Amino acid sequence: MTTEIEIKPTESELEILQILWEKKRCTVRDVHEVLTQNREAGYTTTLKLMQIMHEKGLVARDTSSKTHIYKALVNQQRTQQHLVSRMINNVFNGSASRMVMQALGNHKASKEELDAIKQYLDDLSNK
Amino acid sequence: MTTEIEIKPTESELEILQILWEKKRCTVRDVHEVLTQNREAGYTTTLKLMQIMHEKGLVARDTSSKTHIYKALVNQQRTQQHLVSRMINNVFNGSASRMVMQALGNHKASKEELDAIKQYLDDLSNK
DNA sequence: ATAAATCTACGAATGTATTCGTACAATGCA
DNA sequence: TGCATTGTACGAATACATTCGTAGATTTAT
Repeated sequence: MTTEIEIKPTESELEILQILWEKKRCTVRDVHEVLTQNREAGYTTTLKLMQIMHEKGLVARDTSSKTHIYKALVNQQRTQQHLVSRMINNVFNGSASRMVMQALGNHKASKEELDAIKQYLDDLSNK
Repeated sequence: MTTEIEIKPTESELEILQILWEKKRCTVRDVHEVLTQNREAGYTTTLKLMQIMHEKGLVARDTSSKTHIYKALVNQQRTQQHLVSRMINNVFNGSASRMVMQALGNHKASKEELDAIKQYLDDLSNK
């Protein structure tokens, strides 16, 4: 039996995690700059969020120089996995396929994406 | 341009919505009974939640008799759609196909489900 | 008719997310 | 050197979700 870990980043934390997953090592300012491309936010707000994420163990930070360097501690795949599973249960009564169809019906994937998914499905079937 | 509506039920509200989507017309007790099959909750807690949902316009209620009758006001499809889209953006950087693969890789769909999805994909391609 | 059960309304406590102001230290530059 | 800039720490305000106790009305059963 594996140890149960609660992976439950808030929405703001997820925004930041996505940036950290992308860019590996970031200062608060790095993150803040990306964040404010989309929406308004004060610098100390971003700072505070990242400090809280550190308390929670979502990120690690290197404090050896004045400007701290952050990186994600939680695994991208595992986190995504966890969140998708929760949504399947919470919103789709446990039916993965229903969610998949809902996602594809709406979100207009490109032909390449659709082909990739088909390929993936074939691989799954032949295992 | 369509009117922008914020669909953002909380987790508890989603639990209740799922019950209402399933059973159409419910009393608080009906909902409460289903709810407490899984977890602990006081009756007035469920009541309060449903009252708040009413304030928010998530549900309608018939108060003509002492025991009120509730039904969902928000559409199941639309709500699911909205939540899936948000997750794709929040967690998968906007890539629907990534989420789909994550969902299928984990949540072990049955052969029937996989076939249904393939069929669905073919239909999408041929449109 | 009276007591028990069932229901709604309401307020309050608790927990957590989010936002930002202020203080103060370190750094960079004129 | 002295001032502006950039950074962290911290506390506090606000908002919202969640939980439940209590009061009072209505219904049901004895």
